[in-house]
This record gives sequence, C-alpha cells and structure tokens, in this order.
Amino acid sequence: MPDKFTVARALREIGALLEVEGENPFKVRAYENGARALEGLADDLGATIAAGKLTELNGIGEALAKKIADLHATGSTPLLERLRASHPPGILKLLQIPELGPKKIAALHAALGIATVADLETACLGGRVRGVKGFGGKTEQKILEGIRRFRSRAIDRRTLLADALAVADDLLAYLRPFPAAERVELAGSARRGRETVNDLDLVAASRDPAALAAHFAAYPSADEVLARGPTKTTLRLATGLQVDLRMVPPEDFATLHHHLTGSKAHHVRLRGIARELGYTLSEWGLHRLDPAREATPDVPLTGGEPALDHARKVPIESEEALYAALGLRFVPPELREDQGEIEAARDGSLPGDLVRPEDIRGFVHCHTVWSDGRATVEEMARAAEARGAEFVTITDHSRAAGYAGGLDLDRLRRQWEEIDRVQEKVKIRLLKGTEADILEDGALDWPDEVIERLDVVVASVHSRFRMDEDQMTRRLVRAMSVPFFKIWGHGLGRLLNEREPYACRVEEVLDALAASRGAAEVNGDPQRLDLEPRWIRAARSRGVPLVLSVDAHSTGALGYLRFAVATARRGWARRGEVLNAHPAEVFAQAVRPAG
DNA sequence: GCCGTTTTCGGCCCGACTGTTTTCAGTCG
Repeated sequence: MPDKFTVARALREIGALLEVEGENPFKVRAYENGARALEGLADDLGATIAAGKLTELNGIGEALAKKIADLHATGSTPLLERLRASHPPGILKLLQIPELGPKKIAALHAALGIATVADLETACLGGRVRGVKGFGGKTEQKILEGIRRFRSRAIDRRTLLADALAVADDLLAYLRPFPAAERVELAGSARRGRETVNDLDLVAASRDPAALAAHFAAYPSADEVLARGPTKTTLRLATGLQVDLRMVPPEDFATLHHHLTGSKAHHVRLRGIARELGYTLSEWGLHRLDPAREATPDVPLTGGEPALDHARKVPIESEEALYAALGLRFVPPELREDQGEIEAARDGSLPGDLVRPEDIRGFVHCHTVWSDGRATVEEMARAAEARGAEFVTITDHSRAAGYAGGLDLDRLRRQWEEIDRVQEKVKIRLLKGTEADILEDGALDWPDEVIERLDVVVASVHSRFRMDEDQMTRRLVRAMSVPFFKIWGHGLGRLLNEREPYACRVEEVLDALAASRGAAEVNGDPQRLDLEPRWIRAARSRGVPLVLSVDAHSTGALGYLRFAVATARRGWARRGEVLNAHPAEVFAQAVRPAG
C-alpha cells in the first residue's frame, strides 16, 4: 500500500502534467500544496483516510481527498490515468531541463511533436526549434546547453551541502573585505541546511552594486558570467556550481536576505499572512497597502524597486523584526519549509531551544585504524579533545563487515587494552563501543555477553541493501527490539547522489525502537545525513532520543558535526532530545547497553 | 483545486532577468 510520500509524488505528477496542459496555475499549485500537506501528515495515512480526516488538512479539500484515497487504495486515480494516457512519458523528463518550462514544452510538442529529450535535441541540432513562434536562435542554444546539464546531472546529481558550504565560505571571505560590500551573507537552501543544493545564493548590502558586481565577476574560480543586471549577477564556477549575488542598499538587506533564504513554500505562506494584515511582502520589504488605492496594479520598473506608490514601506532591520511585524515568532532558517513552522510560530509552540553545534559535548561513532579508520585511537582522542569535546566513542566495525576490517573478539579485546592505555594519557573520556552489523536476520553481530561489556552500541546495516520492504522491515524491527540500548546507525543507508535509501516501513522500525530501548542516529557524513529530517520528526514524536554523530574515519571528519546539527535542526530537534548534548556521565549512563 | 468575522464566488505572492516581442511571455526562485 503506497505510503504518504508515494501518494504525494503522484499528486505532483498530476500537477506537472496539468501544467503542461496549460491548466489554471492555481489549480496546479493546489496539487503541489496538497502533496506538501500530505508529507507533513503526522498520523498514519490509512488511518487518516479511514477516519475521514483528510480534509482537515490545510490545502486538502473534497476533490483532493478523493484522489488521495484512490491513490492510497489502488496506486492510481482516474485523472492520473487520463493524464498519463494523453501525454508521452518523456514529458516529465523534459520539465527537468533548465530553461524549459511547461509553456515551451507544450509549444514544441504542438509545433514539432517533440515528446522526449532525444526528440528535442535532434530538433535543436536541426535548427527547427528556432522556426517555432516565440523561439529564436539563442533559445535553441540555451536548450541544448540545458540538455547537456540535464544529462551531466545523470542521476539528478546535486551539490552536497558540505561542498556548497565550503565554496560559500571561500566566496564570503573573498567578498566581505571589498570596500563596496557593507555586508555579505549566505542565503538559499544552503543556509537552510538542505542536504544538497542546486546553486548558491549570496546577498550583499552595498551602495555601489556595480563595483561589487564587477569584483564578484572577477572571482578567481569563476568560469562564466551567466547573467548581469543592476541588482543581480550570476556566475558559473569551474566546478559547474552556479552562484547568484543579489545586491541592495543596506536598509533593504534584511528583507532581501530573508526572501532569498526561502523556502518558496514558506514565503508563499508569509505573503498570505502579510495580505491578511494589510501588507504586501516582497524582497523589497514590507509595505502597508493603502486600502483606498488597493485596486491600483503595481507597475514594475525594469531593474529597480517596483512602484508601490499606493503603499508605505515599513522599515525592517532584521529577520526577527520581519516575523514580529507579521505576528510570528522568529523561525530559524532550517525550519522554513511550510511543514508546520508557520502555525507553530503563530501559536508560540515553535521550539526555542533547537540543538546548536555548541551544545554537543561528545563525538559519537568514530572509527580508527583498528577497522577502516585512518587515525589511531590516540590521534582520534586528541583531535576530539582539541575540539573541546568531553567524550568520544570508539566504535569500530564488527566482524561481519569484513570489507571494512571488522574486529573479531580477540582483536576487540586488544583494542580495549589500547583504549585503556590511551585513557591514562588524555583528559577526554573514552567510551568503548562497536558499530555492530545488523545481520540479514536482524541479529546483531556480537553475542550478548560481549554487548553487555561495551559502553555503547551503534547498530547499522552494511549488507543486503536490496531486500524487499517486508524483509527489510522485519530485519530492522528485530534488530531494534533486542533488549539492549542501541543507536540505530545511518538509518536508511542512503548515499546522496549514489544510493537510494533502502525500502522499509520506517514508522514500524521507529515504533520498535521506542518500545525497546534505543536512540536514532543523525549521521553527519556529508553523503549520508541519515536519518533525514522527516524521520527525525517521526522519531521525536515517539519519544526516541537522538544522537548526532560524525561517523568519522579520520580526525578531519570530526568537522562533520556541523552537518549532523543542521540536519537535526531541520528535524526540529531540541537540545534536550539529543543524548550527546548531555554531560559525559549522563550520556554514558543513558547509552549503556545493559541495565 | 482550495478557501472564507468583509466572501460559497472570486480571489489565490511577487519580482528579476532573458529573449523575443515592440509591450510582453516564459522561466526561475
């Protein structure tokens, strides 16, 4: 039976195909809104449908509820069948090509019968696209470039958050000392801590944007200037990553920074609230509408502030002030996804104590040369100590992870002796742990009497990823039900851009984890970031505590903590819910496998 | 398609930039 995320995908497919048909854009958006409402559903979808409570969700009415029920029961609904029958399957792929939207696709399909990426490429190369009304030679070239980028993304390859932030740090260091830059900050999905990003968005306060834009365009790693206007310049870096720099006078900085941080869905909601309060909100700020002249349409000026001559600007000096003006508590960037944060900011239930990097007192899940790590126990301990940690857990692989140098019992005992020796030399507290494989049948890769002697157990799947959903769910439920405290390591085994999460009914596993004793890991490895935010919320709602880990195979990887924290914040994790935000003794007591 | 102490109809967020248009449509975020 399809879960809520599968049903949400089907709604988005309906929306996309309706868009190609030229359907009312608000109707198209209704499907997108419905999909998001579904994804944010806290309760079981089947139960919600059975109780007739779907329409209680904001954005789902009678029509969508009916279709969602169909999709949940049968995997499809008549409208989706009709749309799939009347549009070639390649249409959805065409929508993914940059520069190509529903209108152009429809026009090309009508004029030239283009239905696939290959058709489109052939037509561009043959010079036939420029003959279609509304298309010219430049558009033809842009489409070809778009196809090339579409293909190079292969499996929808996006830039990892860690890589994006490294580039952003470098760019900020380049831009900030420039005299015409009064302030430069990161915005966009990277600021929100998204696991991967499409591009980087930077915002600058400047009284001389032309000079700043010129300096930006001269950035040494820039490959090409893609666009250049009075307030915005776009670069493509040698790595292919695209960077936008938007510039405004200092007094408009806060609202622009907020605007470009997104998400789009969050902003749509805020603008609706602004309207209700008699304002209009845009990157140019908050303006109070003059009711007497409300009917006057805005007349945008090219390349400047729109002529909101019937409205009065409300000075906004910070994001906090903007939310306050809308009657809302400040919403941290990581939460701005229209996943309930607006309602929480309104009724005051938004958590004010989201976990922060400085809250974390110990590094969990560290490998050493005993298995597949590159640093010794002592090197790892000293590196963790140098970063100010109170404790570090040494969790090398268990025997079944042969490819990773997993330890047998004899080597595990010798490792304990070494940890004891190092402990005498360092102040930081060392905990003896394991990353135990979850075997095919759900058993852990150590006998009970060994587990009882360990300080901490991370239990992870490292083999047989391709089991079907039933098998994998049974395997994990059994593993999470063992009567020891265990940390579910890198939950769904995904590797961003490389491997999908494995099929599994996550809620059932979390139920088992909650009923037995255990915690869920938020793995900070830039390619994992696993569990992902929606499942972090599901774990928290069951009272399952979290561990923010680095999964470090080198001393440098202790820096992954930043990404684990960002991911946990996206899952609304509060400081008190994170075990390694507690003092060493409290943490050690909480994670002790036995007792 | 959704939604409603101004409404069950008529709204629905807003602007930058490009390319093709000669006043604007399409795409993006």
